[in-house]
Amino acid sequence: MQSPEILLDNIVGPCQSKTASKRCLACILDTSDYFLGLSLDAKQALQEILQLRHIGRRTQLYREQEPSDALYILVNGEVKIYKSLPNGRQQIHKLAQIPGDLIACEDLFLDTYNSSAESLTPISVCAVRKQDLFQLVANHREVSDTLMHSMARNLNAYIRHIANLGQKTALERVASYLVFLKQTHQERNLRSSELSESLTRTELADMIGVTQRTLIRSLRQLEDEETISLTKAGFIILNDSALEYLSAGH
Amino acid sequence: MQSPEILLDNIVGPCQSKTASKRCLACILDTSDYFLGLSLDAKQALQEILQLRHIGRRTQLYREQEPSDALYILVNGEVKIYKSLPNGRQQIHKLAQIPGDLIACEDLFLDTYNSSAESLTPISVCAVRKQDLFQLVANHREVSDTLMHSMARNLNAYIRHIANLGQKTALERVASYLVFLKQTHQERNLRSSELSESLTRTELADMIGVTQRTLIRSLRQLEDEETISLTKAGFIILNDSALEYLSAGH
DNA sequence: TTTTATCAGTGACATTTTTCACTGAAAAAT
DNA sequence: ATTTTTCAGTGAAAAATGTCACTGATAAAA
Repeated sequence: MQSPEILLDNIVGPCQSKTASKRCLACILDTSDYFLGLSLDAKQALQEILQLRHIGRRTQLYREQEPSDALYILVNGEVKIYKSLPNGRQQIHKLAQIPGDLIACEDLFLDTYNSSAESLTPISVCAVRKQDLFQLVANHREVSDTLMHSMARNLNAYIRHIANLGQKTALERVASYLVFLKQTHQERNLRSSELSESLTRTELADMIGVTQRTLIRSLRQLEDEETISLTKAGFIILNDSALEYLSAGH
Repeated sequence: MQSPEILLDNIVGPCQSKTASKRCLACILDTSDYFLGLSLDAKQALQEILQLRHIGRRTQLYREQEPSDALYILVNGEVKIYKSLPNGRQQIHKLAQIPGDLIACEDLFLDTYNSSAESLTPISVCAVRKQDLFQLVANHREVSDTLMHSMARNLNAYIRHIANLGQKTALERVASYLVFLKQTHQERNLRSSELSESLTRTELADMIGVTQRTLIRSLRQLEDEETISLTKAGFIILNDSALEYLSAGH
């Protein structure tokens, strides 16, 4: 436990409004696990090159093939990152939901974005121009440690996703997604029993690699077995251990 | 193009024997794309903490759940990295085939390995103890840049894998694997038209997320359509553009 | 407020993939 | 050199998943 370092006004608590976001940004750099390793000096330098942006729901941050010029740090809201195939299908490979999540870090060393990113809710993000970041890294080498940590975390998330897609049935994948949702819900310190869902059914299907029809069949089954309950805004987990058991893949 | 820096004897060309591996190691640090960014100083420091090991075929480097104490750099040979599920199935998520490939970098910041690794052929690898590496990074911050680069490359490979597993049919996945095999074949500067295959059919199936039965059906179909030819040791691509078209997913 | 677009969910049927038990060939071990 | 194990490949039936065209309900836009 470290005491927070004061960068701007240091307000504790979740961001509730746009005007609070600037404070919240400082708060993220101070309190997010992701930036714990940085020195005060580096945090201040980082803050100087950040550009805080507020973006409406269902807006593209960037598209596949576009020149890749920036990295984003999520401040709040949710973003899907996905790849499109020639046949028109899309594969969502990442959801950025937790403040501090890096967006587009995999494209840092590429000339063009390899994925597209779209906000699911209104979001606040910090854009960091790649050239600014590279300069920052040159002066504060510790920053690359932070980036590396974040990438390693992402690698593990991807490995889990690959194992889900490759070896699990539709029902098991749905269960795995719900367990993932529960975990990020906890990491965001949300306490309600309802897990809010920002993806449409088709998007959720595109994430777990099934069709919308199959997804709904599986959700239906989980509901019939009283493992979960579908609500207007999301899900409620009724039988946690049944869900965990299913998601493990037995 | 930089001229190679002499670390040990500087022998150009592939490693052919165990005795040549030590030279080849120096050669890898000199010529591999992966280490281009390092200063001579850092390379020498890195070399001091490397432990070159020769390991027979079908040998476990490490297992899931074991304490994660080292990172490996492939010198030559092939390694599969996979996760096991409770139901006994395994998902291969990475093949290390190209000299310089990092093995277990995703577990660098974890206490235990999250995957298992097994050699497919006799291999030479450099083991780097994590604590040695962290000390190296403390003195030579540029090393984390190199690691970060490698992780970013891995992230992109994983994203491709996820898109394959999530959105492609069995036939398209097989085609995608063959295209991948062709690419690494080229990156290894091999010139024969035959792509050698070290995975068993069941393993290949476990990699692309289908059963052995389905894999063989797909291979059969590609052979019947004269897109590829099956050989004792691997594959020959007969119709490159047909394979590319299939693998893209139309 | 009214209109329009989007979205969750469904049934019937087609297709793909898996399951399972098996064969002969090749490779590894003795 | 012989035995044992591993491996590629198969057929038939079952199960899972996908396709398609559709319905109300809900939310967004005018």
